[in-house]
Amino acid sequence: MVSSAYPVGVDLEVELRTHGYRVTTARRVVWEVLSADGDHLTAPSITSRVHAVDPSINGASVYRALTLFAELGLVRESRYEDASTWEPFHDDAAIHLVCSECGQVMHHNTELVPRLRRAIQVATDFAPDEIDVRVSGRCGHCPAESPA
Amino acid sequence: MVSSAYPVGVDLEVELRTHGYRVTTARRVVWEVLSADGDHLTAPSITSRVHAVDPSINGASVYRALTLFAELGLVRESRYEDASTWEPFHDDAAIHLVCSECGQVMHHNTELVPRLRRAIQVATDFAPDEIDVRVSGRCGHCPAESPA
DNA sequence: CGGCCTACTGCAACTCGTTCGCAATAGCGT
DNA sequence: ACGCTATTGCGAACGAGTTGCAGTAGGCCG
Repeated sequence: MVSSAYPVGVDLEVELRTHGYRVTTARRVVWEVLSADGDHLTAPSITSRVHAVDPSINGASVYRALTLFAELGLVRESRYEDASTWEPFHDDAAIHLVCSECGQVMHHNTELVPRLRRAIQVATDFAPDEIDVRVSGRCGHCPAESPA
Repeated sequence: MVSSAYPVGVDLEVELRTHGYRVTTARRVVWEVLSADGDHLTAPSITSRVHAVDPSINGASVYRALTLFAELGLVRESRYEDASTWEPFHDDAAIHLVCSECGQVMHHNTELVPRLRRAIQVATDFAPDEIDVRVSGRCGHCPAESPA
């Protein structure tokens, strides 16, 4: 549940080529980092991991790669507390459980999300597109905080 | 539903005094703006509205006021697409409907949120605190977009 | 296999929201 | 009214993200 569930089947090279983009070192390394280190990394942290692999890759290229991947629907950007993070694209029945202790972000699938969508359609004149559910709290691995 | 449902009963002066804070012009004007212009304003737009009332109030003070109000639980900050917005504190059974056309943010109350909370408690070892539901889509006032 | 075209990259300068340190100012208790 | 100090205004600093440009390197075609 905590694991980085990157779409295993997604072949970056194919994805790029079929859309007429070139397969470059920068793009490959950024993708490697995303695949290896998984979910909800901030752009700066992705950049530093990329630098660990190949210091010659510029920060700007990391941003450009992320933006491109997002356009291709390979990743999704989401803004949390004070940082913007990147995660593999997943269908939005998965909700986000964000641990306030360790910062870990988990996914959880629930049938209530599609139901929520239907409820909105019925009860309002709003036409829902994406649904993003974020739950803050404490995950199972973090001990109960000593009360303030 | 779109209206700025500011907690009518909240008296800023009382709130500040009972917590040992001073009642200052800057804080009062920021609060005025929030009360008058309602929901989901960005800090910069709050700042410019504040300036319209009293140009001598510095931007930094607006940020400091907002931060303080947040600590007092009077407002809540939430990060959307690319901006951070401020809204009156409301209980989290209210979900956010964000129109991708006009940017309008509406609230909608649904019984599914508390149910979602219970579902999480039952199905996972995660202890939920706040639940924030954001739905992107098109509101009733915006015509259907011409298809791409 | 080699050369050309141009999509990409690295760089560095820039924007813009937000924060911070400090001296001056203004709440407010007495 | 007086004085203590919380709060402000100011300006500088910061950090994420973006952009223009000249050089580089994918990859197609001969």
